[in-house]
Amino acid sequence: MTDQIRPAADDPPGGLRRSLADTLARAIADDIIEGRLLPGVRLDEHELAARFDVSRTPVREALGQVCAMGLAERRPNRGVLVMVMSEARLEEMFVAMAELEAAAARLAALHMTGAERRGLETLHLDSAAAVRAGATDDYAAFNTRFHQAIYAGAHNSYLEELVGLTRKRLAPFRRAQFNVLGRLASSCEEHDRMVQAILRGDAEAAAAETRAHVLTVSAASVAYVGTRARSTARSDQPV
Amino acid sequence: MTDQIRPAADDPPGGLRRSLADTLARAIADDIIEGRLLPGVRLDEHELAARFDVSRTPVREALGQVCAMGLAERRPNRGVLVMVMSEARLEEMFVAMAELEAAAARLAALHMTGAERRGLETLHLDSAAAVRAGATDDYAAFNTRFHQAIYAGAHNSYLEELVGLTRKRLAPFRRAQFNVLGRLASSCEEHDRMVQAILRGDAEAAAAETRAHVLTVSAASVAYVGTRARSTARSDQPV
DNA sequence: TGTGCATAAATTGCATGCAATGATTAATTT
DNA sequence: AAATTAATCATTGCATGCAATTTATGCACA
Repeated sequence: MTDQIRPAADDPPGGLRRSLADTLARAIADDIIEGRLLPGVRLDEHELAARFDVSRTPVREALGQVCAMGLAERRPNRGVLVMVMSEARLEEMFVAMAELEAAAARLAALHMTGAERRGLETLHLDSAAAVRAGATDDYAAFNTRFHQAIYAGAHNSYLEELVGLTRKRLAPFRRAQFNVLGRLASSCEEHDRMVQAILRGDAEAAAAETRAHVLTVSAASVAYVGTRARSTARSDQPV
Repeated sequence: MTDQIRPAADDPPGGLRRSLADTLARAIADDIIEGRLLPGVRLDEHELAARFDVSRTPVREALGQVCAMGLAERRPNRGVLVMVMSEARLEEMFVAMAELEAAAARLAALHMTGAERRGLETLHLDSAAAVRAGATDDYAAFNTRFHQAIYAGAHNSYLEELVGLTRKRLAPFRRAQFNVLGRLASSCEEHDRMVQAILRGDAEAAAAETRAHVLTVSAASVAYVGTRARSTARSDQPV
């Protein structure tokens, strides 16, 4: 079972040669983010090396990168495990996430260009229309674009990186945000208040509305993880 | 010139065996943070391996960690260079830093315990007394403890990590903050307004005062770097 | 039957070596 | 003389192998 990982086919076009270790790191990170590797699972060097048909050296380097991303951790002599987080830690990260997004909204309210403001407004209006039309499947994509528009409007790539990093780290624990019926409409209303505040340049209101919105979304995710934590707890035992 | 790096002497007591690569990473990171390795300098694998009398493998791993910390970067086939940042990038990071510290102050105003509030107050009073007494040398330490007290009061270790990470990344570019005469007294007054806001539980005021304070400090640092950038600019040329 | 020790198996971490890619320099041609 | 090409050199990246620490298992003894 050797998953083709060698970037020989699709490598030349990009111009930048992706290191084998980098490719591995991305693959493993995606597996964790997408939920194919559950928290607590051991990432065995030999197994991964055999699975991708490479030596242990690039695998080690890739695991180092994944750990640096905060998606896994090296236990002294127990190998590297997909990051397991306590409920308290999750709570902290969600609060920090809310503060980061609030800061982005604050800066966006202050620094967005006219074009960016118009873009954000139309994007929000479109998503609201989609919600009213019942196109719930599209809302996840709209939601992502909405928040990214705010990051871009903040004109602060470093803050954007911090938010992105935190989102990645939280991704394994935030599936099924919009499953709860009614959350979708509420989310749209919260977006509306955010947009209004940003458009009128009210930085503090934008921050407050955004913080409240993200914390609300987070609350649902934490509860969801709480119910699932027990079922995946077994993964720690045998693996 | 082989700097003793092998953690044989001071390793056993801690109980946790520090990996050779980890030790190297810390040493290199400290050299960058403390300014012994200037931005733009190349970190040669062979040279470091010879310097610390180890093979290239742990050096590579250490360099990977340093890059993951954002203190250096791997250029495709030009090796790893100590991070060089544009003035625009620095500006962004300082703004983000101000937002992070403001968020910490916000949370501190909301969640600090009585003991923590008293501790912050006495710490600030002591530093103010030191300033009035002319003990300017002690102020840097007081300043560090002051900000750390706020981080602790926020009760959010993840946010604290983000702030710490950002501080480390900015460290190579923020020497000599208190050289400007008069900044010391101003800083103390700004701290005073922060403390007052936190103590009375005014989250928004605490955030605003902290943001203003950090931005003021940052402005001085950016200006300083601006003057120094030209002298080190030569390192960018041959790259 | 339970505990303690010893041995064996496995896993991690470091060293060495080789191959391939990119950069630099020199040489040749126009 | 300048530009282009070729060749050498340096550096990175991956593979293999070994040593050391750790953990698990089995056996002996109390």
